[in-house]
Amino acid sequence: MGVPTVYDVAERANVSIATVSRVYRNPDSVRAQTRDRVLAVARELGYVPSGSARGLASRSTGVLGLCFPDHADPEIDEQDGEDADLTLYADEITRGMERAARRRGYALLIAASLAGGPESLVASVAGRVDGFAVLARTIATEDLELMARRLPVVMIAGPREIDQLDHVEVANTDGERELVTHLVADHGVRRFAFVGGPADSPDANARFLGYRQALTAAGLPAADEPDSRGDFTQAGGRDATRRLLDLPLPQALVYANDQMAIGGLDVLERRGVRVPEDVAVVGFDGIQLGRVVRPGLTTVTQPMRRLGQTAVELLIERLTEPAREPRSVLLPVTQTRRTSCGCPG
Amino acid sequence: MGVPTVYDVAERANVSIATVSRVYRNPDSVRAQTRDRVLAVARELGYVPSGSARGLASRSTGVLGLCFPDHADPEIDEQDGEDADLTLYADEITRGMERAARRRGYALLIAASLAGGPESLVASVAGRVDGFAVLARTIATEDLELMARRLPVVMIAGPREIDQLDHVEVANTDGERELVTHLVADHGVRRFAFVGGPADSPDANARFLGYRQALTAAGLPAADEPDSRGDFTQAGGRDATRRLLDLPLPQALVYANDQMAIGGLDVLERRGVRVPEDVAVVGFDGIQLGRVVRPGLTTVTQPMRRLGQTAVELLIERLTEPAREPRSVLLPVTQTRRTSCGCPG
DNA sequence: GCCCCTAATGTATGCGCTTACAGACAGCGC
DNA sequence: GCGCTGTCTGTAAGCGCATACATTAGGGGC
Repeated sequence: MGVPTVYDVAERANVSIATVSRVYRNPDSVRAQTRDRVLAVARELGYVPSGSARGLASRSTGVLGLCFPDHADPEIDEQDGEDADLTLYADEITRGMERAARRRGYALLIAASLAGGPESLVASVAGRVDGFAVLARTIATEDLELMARRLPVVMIAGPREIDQLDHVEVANTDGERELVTHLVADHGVRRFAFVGGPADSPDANARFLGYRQALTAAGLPAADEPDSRGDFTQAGGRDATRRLLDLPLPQALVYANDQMAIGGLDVLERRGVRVPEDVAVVGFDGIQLGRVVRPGLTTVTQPMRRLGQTAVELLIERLTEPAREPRSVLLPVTQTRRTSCGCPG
Repeated sequence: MGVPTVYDVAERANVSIATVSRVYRNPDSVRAQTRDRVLAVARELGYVPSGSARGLASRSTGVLGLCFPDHADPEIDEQDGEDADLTLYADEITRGMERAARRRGYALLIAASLAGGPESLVASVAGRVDGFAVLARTIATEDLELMARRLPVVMIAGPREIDQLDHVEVANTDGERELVTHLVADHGVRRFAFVGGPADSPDANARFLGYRQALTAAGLPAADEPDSRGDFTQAGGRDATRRLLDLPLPQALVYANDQMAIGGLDVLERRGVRVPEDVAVVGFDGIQLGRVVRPGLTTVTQPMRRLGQTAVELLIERLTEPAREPRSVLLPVTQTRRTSCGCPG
């Protein structure tokens, strides 16, 4: 005999398969004595209900999904090591979702996609879950719209490309504006440079927008484009910083994320530029490294786990009430002031 | 009409459901013209094959599972922040598994368990996947044995509790022995203190064993118990270090993991104890922080992602060849020498 | 022009479960 | 003693797909 099924358990316990099913689905509807007998047999046989059969019969899987981009080619047995910031970010969102999902009785299916082949990704996830969350720019918008007709989909981060979709993001623009305003108001900074992210990163662009708003509000000139760009990695931050050092030194370097800022700190130290005496440095994200690095990195801390948690809440809301109006949630960020901006320790 | 099924697509494309099924399962067996017609209709309807139905009919889900302990209570909306080392560790394993699984065409289902309720965990995962990996001490051994009769199970880290199970671990003992031998041979250290992990952590104990082996081999006295213990967190490392500072300072502090070592560095700096001049410090794990912290942390780098990757390989091997002898894989670790042990930058 | 073989598609069954509905049985009021 | 109620259990009908087997169409050899 292969894997035991309800039939095996039922036969052995002298009940019908319906009773076995009820023992798992609705224990109170079965007499205690019967229930115990069934459970004893199940245990003896090593019976576990088949998720597929359950899903098919009940039309719900009890699983939520998460799709995010993963630029690392899984063909390469890369050694553990330095990664783009996105990795950490995705891990935190995953953790937030997992915990929230578990609390609601759901499991979490994760699927990263290569830049190239999103086609199969959608299918492989969408067919297996009751709803899923997608990190911005993982799946083509039109595919998302298609899927959203079929099951709940929530978009995490990025702009709300599709109005009909539920959506969570953090207050990138507000956070950056407030941070830059702090530099202007409290440290008297007037000459800035901004190190942006990839041109197509909505997060990076939203932060740059906040930067410009702060400058404009302070009556300072604000460039239309970042003064330099990086790819969100420390290496990218180093390169971007070297390029900037060929120009006159501004009073503050504003990086679109922490990893690049940390790469920048490294270059500045090597070049003998003192932070924050010669130039203030700020990042964005609030990663752990920023706390440990010297000088401590002033940044905007975004609630990554809460992003995942909120995504689960939105999914479950929609599962409960499919016709509900799509919601877009904006999560607040917090300012984390350390020494790199000129604040005391 | 609700969610579209094969029947809807078949009718609309004027084919039988078998043909629709074949378009997805085995595209080459369908004439190109027919296939395109089916795919066009599927796209138009937003059809995605039901994972449950597929799983039921084909008796396999295309999903692998990962269970790990998560001591954080998901009821608490904790803010993102400092966490036990285990969090990072589990994230890395998850990522390694995800990539390896994706490459093989599998998705990854993750399920963390509370310390308390593992009963439902097993069922909720085991019923939904083709095989799964478990971090040591997540699930009671007897439950594991039960599950292993039903589907492939591989145990990650920890001792190999059950001989019949496939198993992956890193060379904790060897790595620690080599690290400590380096301190003895190359830095002339003779007086040590060891900061252990939780008494029931197999990893921490294996490392302590390596430490003792190195001392014994060098003809030095080796205590039966760690000189202090922590809970693998930075805070735990700080506390353990403060306790040790009440005693005569040894020449080297060996921490059971990096997080505690980093906490220790912090305390030592505050107390004015110079590293490595007054005392050498070494950790274990090879986390990113150790590279950034000052002085750079000498440690043993363990291949966390490869742990997950190997788990997938073992699962798939067993899926392919169910009768294969159980295997236990020991992954090598590498020495990472930075300044905290006395080595040059 | 007939037969056979292959490629393409259709038919029909079952995967293991959930659940609406039906049946059995005990306890109750009258 | 009758019917009525409520509790517990059984019967049976799918859920959406994969796949063995049957069927059909077309092509080549003779």
